Amino acid sequence: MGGEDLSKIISLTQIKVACKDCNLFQLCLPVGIGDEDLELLDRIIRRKRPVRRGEHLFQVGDRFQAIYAVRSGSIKTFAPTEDGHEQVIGFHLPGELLGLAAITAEYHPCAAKALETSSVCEIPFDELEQLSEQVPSLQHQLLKVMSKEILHDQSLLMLLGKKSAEERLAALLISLSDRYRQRGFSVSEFHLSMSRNDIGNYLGLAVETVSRLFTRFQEEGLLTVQRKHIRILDLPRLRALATNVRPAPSRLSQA
Amino acid sequence: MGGEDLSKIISLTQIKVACKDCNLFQLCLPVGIGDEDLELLDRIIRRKRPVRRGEHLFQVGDRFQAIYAVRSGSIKTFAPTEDGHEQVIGFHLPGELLGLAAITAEYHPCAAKALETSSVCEIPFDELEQLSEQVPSLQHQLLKVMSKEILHDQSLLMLLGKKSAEERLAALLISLSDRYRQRGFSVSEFHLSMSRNDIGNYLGLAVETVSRLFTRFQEEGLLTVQRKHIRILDLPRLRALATNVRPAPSRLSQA
DNA sequence: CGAATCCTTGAACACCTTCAACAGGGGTGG
DNA sequence: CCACCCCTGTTGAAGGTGTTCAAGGATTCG
Repeated sequence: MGGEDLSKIISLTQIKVACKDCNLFQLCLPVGIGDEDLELLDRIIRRKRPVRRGEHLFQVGDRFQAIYAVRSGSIKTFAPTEDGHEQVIGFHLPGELLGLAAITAEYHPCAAKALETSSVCEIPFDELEQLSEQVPSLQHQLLKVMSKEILHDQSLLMLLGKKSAEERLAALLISLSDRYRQRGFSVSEFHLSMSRNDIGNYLGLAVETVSRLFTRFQEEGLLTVQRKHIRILDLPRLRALATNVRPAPSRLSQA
Repeated sequence: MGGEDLSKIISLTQIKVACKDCNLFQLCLPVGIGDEDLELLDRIIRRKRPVRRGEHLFQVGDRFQAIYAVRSGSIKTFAPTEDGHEQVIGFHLPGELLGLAAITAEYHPCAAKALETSSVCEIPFDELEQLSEQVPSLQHQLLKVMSKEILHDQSLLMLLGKKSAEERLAALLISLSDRYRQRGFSVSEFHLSMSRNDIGNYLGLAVETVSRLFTRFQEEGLLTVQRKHIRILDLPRLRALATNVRPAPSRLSQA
């Protein structure tokens, strides 16, 4: 079944995302930063050695010193709950940032863990801040990135607050697909680096429910799934599932 | 039943919060901004006339030009869902900011509506940004405020993803209580300016469930509630309800 | 005072969870 | 190289929590 694309898909984990395809580069790109300023930004970024599956980028309570950009692989962020369990906050794909929530707190309120072998850029925050004083457009873009994070969280709020299990899983798959598209990867075929457990945790569902949904989606011809390999067959219908809210909860709420 | 406090509580909606008690003032306070810089900040802030219950501060799609700080009253922010309903994003009390999510988008992704007669400060964003170029500590504080917003949203995610109806309502009441405490108001007795509908919408619950929970909390001696007037009788137990996660979802998830 | 709206209460139902057992891979060691 | 085991994922059945539907009660405002 379409094994020809497999090499491209599998190699995704090895591909290094160039800075120009990275969200972080949007810190300068749209406002037309000069090469010298770009050079300055590039200079403060540290490129860490790859982290292996299961390794932590930072732990809860670690002192906040830097934000991170994913170059390859994938990272999950999660926070401990009062009873010793965890809540998955997000999955971070190549070109995306992590650690933004810590800026206010001086220490990290959540932990970050590699879902597979990954590489990241570490951007020391105080240096970034100093640099942004010299480069106003950088400061503006920093705010933009934070604002985008707020937007993302709020759309997730809507997901968890209003949507059914079916809609939640569909929404996650669509989100992954869209984000892969932005990075130039396949929209319809990709690797789920996170476990069913992580997915259920993230979506506020039991693992069993996630499993059953994958089975149902497959029966309905929406996708095929083999372990962690996903192939979306009917993207429009999946998207409709993800965006549509339930049949209609009685009457109109006050506008 | 302790009616002596009522005048103080009811007058809450009329009290004007001085700038020094306002979150926005934290944009300068912690880093010790000089009086002249504070003067500059104060100069760009526009104090709008009071908005009445039901009036909008801004609508979805309005061009983003300013962020707002609540001086008195309360504001709800909400976004439309695909089917014409709405999702309440947050309730904003005196001293809190709104409109931060719009920075990335150029237009407002959500609307803001007064829950009661309220007054707000309008802070033109481009002027704020320009000012923050001159005042680095202001820039830092702006990032902090955004980061705090992310933290808040993420704790809400946990609420909607993992907690039972009971825990959600308890968490909202505790959140309100804590925020009132920070502003110097009563922790145990306050006015719910939002409708049950808004509460249910915000917490991802049916109105009926919210109503039943209030009744149950009352039966259990946690609080008394009369229409919109709340009096918390057992704050520690309510807090325990809010922070504790369910009995224990089977086994430990992977740390 | 009447009407509209908001809130409450009750009963049936639906969805998702929980409990339980099994299957399938991937790694390790024989 | 195969056997075994552990972990992850799947499937089934029972149960609970919250929703939906329906109706009645309270409050506010014209």
